[in-house]
Order: sequence, then C-alpha cells, then structure tokens
Amino acid sequence: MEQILPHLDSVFSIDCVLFGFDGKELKILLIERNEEPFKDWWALPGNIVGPDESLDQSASRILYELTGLRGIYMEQYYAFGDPHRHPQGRVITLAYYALIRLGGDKELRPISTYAKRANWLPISDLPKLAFDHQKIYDKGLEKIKRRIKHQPIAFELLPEKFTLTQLQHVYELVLGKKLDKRNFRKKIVSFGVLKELDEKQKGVSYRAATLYRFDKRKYAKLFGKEISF
Amino acid sequence: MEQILPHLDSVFSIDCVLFGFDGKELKILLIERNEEPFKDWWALPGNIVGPDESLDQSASRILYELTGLRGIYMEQYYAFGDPHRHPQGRVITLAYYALIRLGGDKELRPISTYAKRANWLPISDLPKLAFDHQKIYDKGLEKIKRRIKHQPIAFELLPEKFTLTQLQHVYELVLGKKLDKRNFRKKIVSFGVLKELDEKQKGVSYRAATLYRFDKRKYAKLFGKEISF
DNA sequence: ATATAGTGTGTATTTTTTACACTAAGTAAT
DNA sequence: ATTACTTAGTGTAAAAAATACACACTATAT
Repeated sequence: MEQILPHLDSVFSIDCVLFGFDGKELKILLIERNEEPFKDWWALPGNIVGPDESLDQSASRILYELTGLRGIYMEQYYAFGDPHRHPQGRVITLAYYALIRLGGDKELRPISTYAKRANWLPISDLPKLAFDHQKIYDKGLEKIKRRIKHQPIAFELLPEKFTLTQLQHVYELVLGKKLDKRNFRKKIVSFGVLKELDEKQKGVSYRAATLYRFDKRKYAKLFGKEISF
Repeated sequence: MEQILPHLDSVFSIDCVLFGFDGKELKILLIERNEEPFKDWWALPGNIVGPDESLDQSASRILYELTGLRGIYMEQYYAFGDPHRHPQGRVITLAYYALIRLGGDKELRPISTYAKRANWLPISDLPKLAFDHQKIYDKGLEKIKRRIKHQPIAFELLPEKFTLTQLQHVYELVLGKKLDKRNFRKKIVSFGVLKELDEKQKGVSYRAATLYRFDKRKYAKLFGKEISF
C-alpha cells in the first residue's frame, strides 16, 4: 500500500454492486484483487469506462464480463470522487447496482482477469473492502431499500416462477423487517403485476405453493407510477 | 460548431441545475455562453472539477462562484457521460441540483467569467440548451419532484419566514398540480417541522397571513425518516 | 395414521386520505 | 364609516388504505 505506484491521469470507472439472492440470503459479488493497490483485498467488481462507450453500455459490458449475464436491470446511483479514494490518482467511479437471481437455471461465470477469484458473499458477513467500496456498497443498499418500496424491482432477484412466500422473503431481507403474510399478499396482488400460474412448486416436502410470474406488460404500464410499501 | 476544436483529455465536470423561486414562478439559472462550442447558447452553469476537490466541495465552489451563495442544500443526482455529449472530447458531467430562494434579502451575484451573462429563466419557457443540458435539466426536475414528496426540501425555495400559502404554492409548482388548501395545511403541520411565529406577513393589501419558520431541530430528527405527499 | 411444515385465507379496527364551503380579517376605495 | 375586495383560516363526514390477528388446509415423510 505504501509503495510507490504509477500516477494515472484522470479517469472514470464503474463499480457494480451486484445483489444476488439464492433463495435464502442476500449476497453481493466480490472479487479478490490480484494486483496492487489493495492486493489480496476483497473489492467490488468494476472497470474503466472505455473511450467510446456510453455509461450504461459500459456498465452492461462490465456486468457481462464479470458474470456472463445480459439483460439485467441496472441503474447508476451515485458518483464517488473523493480526490484520495484511489492511491494512484484521481479516479471518479460511477456506482451501478443490479439485482440478480442466483443458482437455479443459468450458472454465472464470474471470470475476471484481474482478480484471483470472484465470490458471492452474504451481506450479513462482509469482509473489509478495498478503496471506498464499503461506502459504495452502503449507499447501494440504501438505494435499493428505498427503491424496492416504490418500484417493482424485487422480481429481479427471483427466478422466473416464484412463490409469494419467496417474494415476501426478498422484501423482508431488503427492508430488514418482518412483514405480515396476509397483508403482504393483499398488497402485492393489488399492484396487478403478478400472474398466477397453473403450476405448483416442486420438490418440497410440504404442501406446494402456487407459482407466480411477473407480468411484464402490466409492469410496463405501472412503471413510473408510484407504488408504495 | 463545425470548426475544429482542440481535443481534451478525459475530464469531469459538474453542472448545476439551480432551481429558484421568486414567489411566483420556478426558475432555473442559465448562462449565455461566450465561447465555442455552443457560443451564444444558453447552458446550465457548470465547471471542471479541480484536481484536489471532493465532488461536493467542487459543487459548492461552483455554486458560490456562480451565485455568491453558500450553505445551500445541494445534491448530486446523476452522471451524464454519453461519449459524444461534448464535441471536444470525453467529458463526464455530474449533475447537482440546488434549491434557492430568489429576491428578498440577499441579492445573487451570478458572475461567471466564461459567460456573457447569467439569468434566471422560468421553467415554463426555456430556450434550447447547449450540449445535453435539456436532458440534465429534465432529470433534475424529475428528481426534485420525487424528492419533495418524501423529504422536506421545499423550504429551501422560500425565505426564512413564509406563509403556508407560499409553501403550498411551491409544492403545487414542483408537483405540477393543485392541492387542497385544508388538506395541505393539515398534512404539512402534522409533519411537525414548522414553527408558527408571532408575526404576520407585511405589505399585502389584504388580510396578512401568519408567518412560519422551518424548525431545524425537528427537521434533523425527521431527516431520514419517510414522509409522504 | 399420524406428525410436520408451510400454504392460503377474512374481518374488524384504526389510520389516512379525500372532498368540500363558509366566516374572519385586513386593506382600499368611496 | 360603509362597502367592496381579497386572501386567511378552519372542521367534518365519507372513503380508502393500513394494520392486527389465527386457524384450517394440503402435501409429504415416516
């Protein structure tokens, strides 16, 4: 950390807080750095914005390179630019978040060349993070807490077909509090973005719950409108 | 516009959407550019971030240089970085907004060296703006519309002492719709951030309204909590 | 058949939101 | 001093939304 490092010209990067849900816990994707500075530390995946990329494009590319995923709802939420946040020079980083369903059908291939490894770690037990990444993560969590109350983004964390209990679980994890089952169902159904399927959950050793799908058409109409949790 | 301009290295700037309220209209501060590109166009006031400035510091400095104001609530709300948004090179700009009371006690001195002049123009009748500034402004307006519903920021647009009617007027302008007087008063008072003064409005040719002040201590307690309009 | 574990449902109460109209107070003009 | 004018300031009833709360059902495993 204290060794002499080359100076960089002013550059901008994008760091992603990828929230993932595996059915049980909320996790974020972290990489273990293989290079100075902060060698061997855990850090948010991120990269430099290319000279001819738009910011959103760049974020999508970075997400793709790190996870193999495409078509994920991502949103820029803040710029971090403390002059000393990066020891090698002035690097302003734009923070994006994404919500991702883990496990199940598609496997992720979080391969990044500049990292020793990548891993989904539960947010309940995060290691110390490189740079100001703790701050970036904190603000990201705060953002989705706020946003999940007003916009239907929770579905992004779930597989295509899900049960209402799973959906409630997501809300409870993100908001950090228990919700009443009956009231939750009443409300979420009243938004009208869920489609009840003729299908039941499988592989459980108890009464199987009805599966729901997220209705994109109705979602499109609702988007922009205020909903409230 | 089509002449050859020097190429800039990657840089970041800050552009401010300064919303001002003069008692009647919502306005924003614009400057008329005196240099290429977009010479003679109206543009949002903005500037390059200095090498040793934090972003918020930089935003405060820029606001100060452009208006002479200090201690104004400002917030970064988005980064705009289309690769071709600036004809001279890749310039990512961080958008900040501020809410400002116009007229009254302190006069603004919106002096900027690189501009022919600066002017507060009503948002109901804006000229064509340079660069992607229309987009930046649009998103800023959208942001404060959303924020004014959930956080007590409307006061920033009013003088220290104000009437409830004035406050309602601000809400109506920002939200773009009429509100019911009685319901508005009930609600705004119930938030508990207003202090009723023993003082009346002066200089009006009708019954003078009671003045209110914004109670900063209660505000501090409320801040972070959700309120809802 | 029985134990187990999660599913799925309704109602009464409280709180919040909405809709709505007149009197009071001060100023200006005559 | 009367009158006209303009905005301030107030309450209630109805509707809608949020909350609190408990038990029977169903599928599986043993």
